[in-house]
Amino acid sequence: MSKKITITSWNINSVRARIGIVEDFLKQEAPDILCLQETKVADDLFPRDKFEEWGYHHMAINGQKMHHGVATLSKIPFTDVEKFDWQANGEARHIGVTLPSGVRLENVYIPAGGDVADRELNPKFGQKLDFFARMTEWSKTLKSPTIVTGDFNVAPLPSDVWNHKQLLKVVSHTPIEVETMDILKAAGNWTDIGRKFIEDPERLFTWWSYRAKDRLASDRGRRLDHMWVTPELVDKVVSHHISEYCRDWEKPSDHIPITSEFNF
DNA sequence: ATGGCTGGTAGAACCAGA
Repeated sequence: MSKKITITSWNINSVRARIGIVEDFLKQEAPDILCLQETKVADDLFPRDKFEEWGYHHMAINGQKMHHGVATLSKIPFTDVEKFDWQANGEARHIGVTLPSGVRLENVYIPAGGDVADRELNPKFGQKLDFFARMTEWSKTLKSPTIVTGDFNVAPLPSDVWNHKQLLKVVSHTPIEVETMDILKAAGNWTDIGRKFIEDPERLFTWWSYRAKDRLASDRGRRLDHMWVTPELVDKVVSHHISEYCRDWEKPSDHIPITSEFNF
């Protein structure tokens, strides 16, 4: 018997500051599983009681004070919680679980990489590339059908940014980042669900800067958030959508939720 | 005019995000 499951990924930019809009989103779309990034909270201060109240009884949390942090909140039980340190510096950027169907769900927050696209001048850029390289090695060892989702901090296609030419030197869309992410994609034979359903070159953004005065007037967006699956799962994804309306709520995250529906 | 804002933490003319 097959079972429908919806999974959302959302870089929330502080789960505590946005607990109200998290509730609004969950009430509106009610995904079975919510993968958050940039929770910005130590595990003992995570608002577990709220998710408990909303029916997300199963929580896998990997946070730290101030920065980063990921959490997977689920109505469905899971097992085998793992935390990978693909950054190799202890930062909380990954949490993975195994769903009842045996599918692995990996929730990741890939580093932004700083301002300068040069690892000599900017160590954070090197850390970002090295993070991808470690994920690439991991991709070669997968034993189960796997979903990897989260804030990848790279907009790979020209149609994933508001202006390809202008962003070629801007971290998130530089050729070296796109090439590095393509190597990861090939290593796991990953399928990009976003672009399976909303095909290139259609406009598809998941992030807009807070600094734009009028988000939609300038529409300077980028597609930084992704959901990828291994080959066994490609035909099990029945739909995918983004929730752009969330970017226009009061005190929004700068990222919007992305959601896929699976038929396991 | 892609940093113009935002959050966390400190108690900064900070730091980090992307």
